[in-house]
Amino acid sequence: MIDKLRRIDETRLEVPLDYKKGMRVPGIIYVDSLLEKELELQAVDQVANVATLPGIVNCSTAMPDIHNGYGFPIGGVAAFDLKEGIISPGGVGYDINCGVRLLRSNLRKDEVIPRLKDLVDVLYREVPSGVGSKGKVRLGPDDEKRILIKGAVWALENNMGDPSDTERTESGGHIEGADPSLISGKAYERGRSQQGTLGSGNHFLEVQYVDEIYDEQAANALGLFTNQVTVMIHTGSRGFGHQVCTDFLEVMERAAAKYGIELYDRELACAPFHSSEAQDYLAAMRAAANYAWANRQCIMHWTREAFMKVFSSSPRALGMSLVYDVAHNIAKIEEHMIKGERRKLVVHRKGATRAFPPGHSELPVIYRHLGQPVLIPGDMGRASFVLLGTEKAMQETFGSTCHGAGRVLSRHQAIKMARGRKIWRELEDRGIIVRSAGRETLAEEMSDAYKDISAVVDVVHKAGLSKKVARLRPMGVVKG
DNA sequence: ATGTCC
Repeated sequence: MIDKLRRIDETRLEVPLDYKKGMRVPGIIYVDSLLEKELELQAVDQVANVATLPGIVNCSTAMPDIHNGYGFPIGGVAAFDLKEGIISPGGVGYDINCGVRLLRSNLRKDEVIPRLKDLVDVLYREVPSGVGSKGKVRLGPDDEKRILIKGAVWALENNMGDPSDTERTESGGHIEGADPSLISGKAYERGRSQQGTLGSGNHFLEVQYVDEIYDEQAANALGLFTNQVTVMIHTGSRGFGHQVCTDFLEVMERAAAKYGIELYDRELACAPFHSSEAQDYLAAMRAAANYAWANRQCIMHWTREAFMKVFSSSPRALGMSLVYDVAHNIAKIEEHMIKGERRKLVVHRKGATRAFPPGHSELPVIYRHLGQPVLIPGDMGRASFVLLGTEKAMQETFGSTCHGAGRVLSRHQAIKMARGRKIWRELEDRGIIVRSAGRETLAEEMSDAYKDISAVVDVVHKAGLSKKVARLRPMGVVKG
């Protein structure tokens, strides 16, 4: 029960070893007393369940945007030893490499407001969205395989961006070790028509403006200034990644039994890191991650084209360069210091953002002195945030921080609460123009359905897991 | 999140 939790300090709650039988390490949930009230019992239970898995290192961690997920909580971070540990699709999630990218511009808010409706219309037309939406990219079988290996670099080779984009993308926009031969026919089929599509649910493309800066020097280094217009793109690997996850959950359920791993919840299906099943999943997951990076790159390209049309100017003159692109649903092999010893671990981040500190060799040279840019999308009515990674995150959370607001209402509850309201109208009254493909998406995604993003970000800032740089406010939203 | 049940 929740009263078995122990408060460590203002921002941390411990799930003690005796919370549940079988826990190998404790759990740590980053919440203050306010967000603690919104903790779901089931999500806390999931933190404890993850702590029972073989080879887990330090503790089972969750961020302040924690909520129920498949097996592992969303907002969870779990790192496993490569010898004794496991790898689990539930620790990554169905939307492999769901992530966020942020584009800057030279435009000011007051220059865009008179053209905002037009801009949102053009963006809605240029970027396919909605459940099962089909892209305008026509792929042959070989193209799709190239995407799985090259990720965003494939898009550059097809004249949709330049090397400064992939330089500013986590993992350079393509992760090594993807194996297209491990992808099912079903996944290929679903992926063929969906490259370059936004999807639905909480995925979005948003025109925003910078309304508050917390760290002038850092904002300047990232190319951000007050009242500047930015664009945030939040999407993932669409039906392709979903199918990869589905395919491998089946493989992993059999593998867990085969290798004698006791599962406290069958949704924790996993396999020992060095098993062929785990290695195959990793190679397939990487292919899906690359699919997602290509997806965000295509969408960003069309975003630049849309701005070019509406403002009759070149993207270069508009200053539309990529600030950064983060993955928040992925497993990566990384080196971390554990009790004074440098160790290679497989870090699962499921609804958690990497937040590497200044000086880390995996950061692009232009940002190495700053720390990794962290992009946190909020709901469509409130705000989004830019932060930077820290040394404290490296020490406490395997270089990780939160990923978003986190739901407080289920989709069903949200639809019920929105009955009789016009969500688009409520947003328009607040100066936010919204266009959506799905009939019920706006209800599911209204502000009331989410935790307060500012409260979530304040916890990770106060805990030192990342530091606030800027707050972005929505102006125009394209929803799936 | 997801051709929201083959």
